[in-house]
Amino acid sequence: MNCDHPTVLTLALPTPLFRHFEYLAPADYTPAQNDALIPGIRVEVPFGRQTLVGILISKSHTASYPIEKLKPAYQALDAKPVIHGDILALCQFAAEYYQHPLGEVMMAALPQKLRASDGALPQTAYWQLTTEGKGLNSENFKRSPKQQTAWEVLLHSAPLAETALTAKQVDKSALKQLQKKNLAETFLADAQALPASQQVLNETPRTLNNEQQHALDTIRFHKFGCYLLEGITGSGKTEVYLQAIARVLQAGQQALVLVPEIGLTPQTVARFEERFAVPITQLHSNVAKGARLENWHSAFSGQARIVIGTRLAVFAPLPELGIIIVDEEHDLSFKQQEGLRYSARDLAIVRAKKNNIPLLLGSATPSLESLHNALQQRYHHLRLTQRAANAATPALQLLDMRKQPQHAGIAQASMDAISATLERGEQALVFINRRGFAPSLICQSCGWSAACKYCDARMTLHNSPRKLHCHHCGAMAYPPSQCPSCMNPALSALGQGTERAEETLQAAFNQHTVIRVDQDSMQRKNAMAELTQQLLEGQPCLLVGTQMLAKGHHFPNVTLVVIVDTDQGLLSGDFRGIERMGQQVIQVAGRAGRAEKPGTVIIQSYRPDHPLLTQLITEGYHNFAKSILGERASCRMPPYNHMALLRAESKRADNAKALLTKAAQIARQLQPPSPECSYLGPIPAFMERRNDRFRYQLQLQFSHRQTRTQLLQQLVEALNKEALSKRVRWSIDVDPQDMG
DNA sequence: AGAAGCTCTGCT
DNA sequence: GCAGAGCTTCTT
Repeated sequence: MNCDHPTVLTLALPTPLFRHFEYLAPADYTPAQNDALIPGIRVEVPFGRQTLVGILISKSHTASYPIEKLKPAYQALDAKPVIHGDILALCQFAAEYYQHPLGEVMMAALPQKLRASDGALPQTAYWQLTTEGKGLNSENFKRSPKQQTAWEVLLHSAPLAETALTAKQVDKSALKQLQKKNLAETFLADAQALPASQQVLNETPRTLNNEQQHALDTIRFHKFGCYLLEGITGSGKTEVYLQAIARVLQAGQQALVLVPEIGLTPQTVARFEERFAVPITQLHSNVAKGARLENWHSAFSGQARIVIGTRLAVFAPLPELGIIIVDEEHDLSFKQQEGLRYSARDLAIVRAKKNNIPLLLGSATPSLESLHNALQQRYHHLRLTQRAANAATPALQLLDMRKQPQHAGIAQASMDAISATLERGEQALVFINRRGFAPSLICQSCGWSAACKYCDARMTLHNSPRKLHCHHCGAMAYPPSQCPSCMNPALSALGQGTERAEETLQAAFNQHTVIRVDQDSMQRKNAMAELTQQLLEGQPCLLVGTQMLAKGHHFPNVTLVVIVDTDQGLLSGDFRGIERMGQQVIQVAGRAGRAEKPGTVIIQSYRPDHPLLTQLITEGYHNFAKSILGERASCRMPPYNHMALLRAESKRADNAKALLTKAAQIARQLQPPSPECSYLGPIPAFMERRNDRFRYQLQLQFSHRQTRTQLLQQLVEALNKEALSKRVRWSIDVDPQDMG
């Protein structure tokens, strides 16, 4: 080793400090080992009193830090980079755009197992026939067809990994049998991408209608472009995805499909597996850690040709990526709500651009951001307006609640419609976006109400088991038997939740099955899958549930949908409340009448003359959304400007407020308020105290993204120098989706 | 962030 | 006199 020119490693470490750290190469490393330190590998280093795993950014012989103060790294953890190419660029973009330290972003892009020093890139087990196995002929397998298939596949190919074998319909246990008989064997090796498979399809694609064909024909492959596929429920968006993916696979490329958190049902994956003869892998938080590393690695090595996953999959390494699809692109779950607050949809756009490939955004109810881009012709706007297989569009009926006798929030007219539906032997669905029995417990004689000790919120009454529950912090309490304030023994449960609706409906339709679907009733792992199966059998029944019913699941036998509390969105303090309400109504409505039976949707409202609500019902989502865009344009709200939220919370209210006041002052100095740039705050969050902390926010709005990025960068730097910033929990939310 | 070291409380 | 909370400092 040349002591005049030691090897200096620049690392990105997972710390909240916005800078790189320099180390010497491990003291005992030979020149050959030093050469193997290549950017993108993980390196284990001492950091203060801790040991951390970082990513090697660059290697040189000079340091910006006094070289005699550099500590030697402990060891390199990889022989080849785990982060490189487009993922590195994506991480760098995200770090800058969302104001997050690069080391933390990179760690977020890696599967958890690789964030620790004991995790390593797995090697893949390859199968091949033994000499003995090669000497046999098909006669030897007369009585075991599965083993014969396995043997034939192995005989006619180079050694194959298990994922590739599964895609070729080879049975795993048959392989084990061959191994037992010493006819086949495995060996470990670095995974190799498969040669472009000739066979991509398992089944014949469906015939596309004109609109679908036009959409598919518009997509230009091997070139960057955003395509907004706006298609009503049942118009066959999935078939367009499948055929676009087929093109990409035939060109020897990989596909990435992002779906909302709860939308990733086993049915979705099964649909892809039915169509394609290539290895498909899944990446989402329900995949166990070990399996997630395996799945990540099969994408990394190029073995998996399709990756289906939730927002975290936007960072999945795909060396031959040819298309990205974001299904239900309006869905909130694409935005991470803590830590690195990224939007997987927006990062997908960045990634598609860097990779020069097409990006398909699909939704029946596109976000205003995407719709705006489409209308501005930054995106290709592809619309699917016809339902497949002659299925009728559900009829939307607005029900004026002011003139209705009602039972626990459900109008008599709704009850009659449910009754008629069940009589016809069909299924009905009642949508209430509140779990529990009632959202509050109050004393009607003195006005006391059961409030949460830790939040500015009332506790929700649950009946089975009987408890008061705070939905904001998780606190639990037993309902008092009398009013703690005036000793009145009769307390009233006010308002409607799913439990109460279930009780009321079960009493009214006691000869039918009523099933409640919410977080509480669907705790078991396969509960939803079992329910879907049960519903497919078509017995008449009544479903009562929350959001959970609105996403991803298809209930072909449901012909009536009742939406109980439509008005919540109209009253919400969030400027996106109305947009959400519209999306929710249309999404819930989409559950009805998917088959040949026409569906009806009853929308209960106390504001039936609200112009946007009536427009939604008479003209549909597209025009409704355009109207909201008009309002956003006139008051310069997103997508017509670019927002960031600086949130702060602390046990002592004045600390959080003072930090934001300071931040506002710094911001004004850096970038004086103007039509291009404005600051609002500090203002209290919608719920000022939550989980025993006081919460405030500073709203920052900009005409140009670039101005925002620059200002935020300087603001974060300045805030980190403030002593107060260490006593207050604060974070920056770029493009916030939830203003709470 | 996370660990360690320092200082200021509030007691028995 | 001292445990423990709360605050500061440091990390290459």
